Amino acid sequence: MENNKMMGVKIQDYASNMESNNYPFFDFSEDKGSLGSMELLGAQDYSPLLDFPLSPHVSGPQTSSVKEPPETKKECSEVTNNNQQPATPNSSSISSASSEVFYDEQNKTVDQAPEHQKTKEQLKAKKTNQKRQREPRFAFMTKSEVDHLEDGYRWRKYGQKAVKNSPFPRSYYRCTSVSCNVKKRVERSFSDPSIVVTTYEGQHTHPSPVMGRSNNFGSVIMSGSAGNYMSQYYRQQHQQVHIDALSSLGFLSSSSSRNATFPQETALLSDYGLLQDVVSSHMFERR
DNA sequence: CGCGTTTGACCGGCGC
DNA sequence: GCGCCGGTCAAACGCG
Repeated sequence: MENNKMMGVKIQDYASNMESNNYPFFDFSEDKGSLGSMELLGAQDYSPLLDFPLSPHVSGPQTSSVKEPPETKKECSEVTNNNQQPATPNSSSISSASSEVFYDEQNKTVDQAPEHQKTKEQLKAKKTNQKRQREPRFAFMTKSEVDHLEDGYRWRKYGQKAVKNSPFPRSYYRCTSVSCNVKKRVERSFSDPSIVVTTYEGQHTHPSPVMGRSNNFGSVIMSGSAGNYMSQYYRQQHQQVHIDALSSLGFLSSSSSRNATFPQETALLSDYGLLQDVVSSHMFERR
């Protein structure tokens, strides 16, 4: 793995970067015990991210026909071939690392009505009236044995599709909470099956049913999708690590041409809601 | 029985 | 217009 600077990737560049293993992510799977550090495994100096136009679909280079996924079932407890540790959907068993990679700053106009509460006709009518607006999306890569990472929310799977040029399927989940229209997609990296790419869309309108609102970082009402998920995720999976992760991000994006707006760790602890801004703006700042 | 998953069908967007 | 593709629906099914 090369050790270039880590930046974000445009979501449309993501797949192609994955093809060449040039995507940023952290790995602290070697440090499961302390959860105190993470290692940048690979990254590249990616193109600017601030105003990247997120394509409606995450699509990579289309060089071949779709291959049938060899393992398309039970991705919630799937064990990848390069790891023999037992994989369970529980957070305690997850050996993972993550760093968010892209965040859709566009398409801020969101459809607030819960998709799953609409009738077909309503959906149809809506779609005919205007182009479908997407929630802000936020994705990150996780080195994990399990596809569906425990993030404190309850999800219901509503679809699965084979991913073009990848043997691994993509799963579609919706938050089970009523009036919460958050969705997420989970797929495994084609080039590195140990990496799971999770893409969140929308914002939770409720606190985490699992986490509640109290943890080491105090009561949290998330604002902003990225912070919502990332904070939630890190608080649960690596309560200490997220600080290191952000520090690493600061280090990684320490290009001299950028504005240095990375806050102090102490600020992060109190200013929880800015995690997404911290990370996103920080990572996406360079252009 | 309730809830979540599976899976084929369907739909809309998009490129040719 | 047609076909491809990503995303979603919904009935059937599984499980606790």
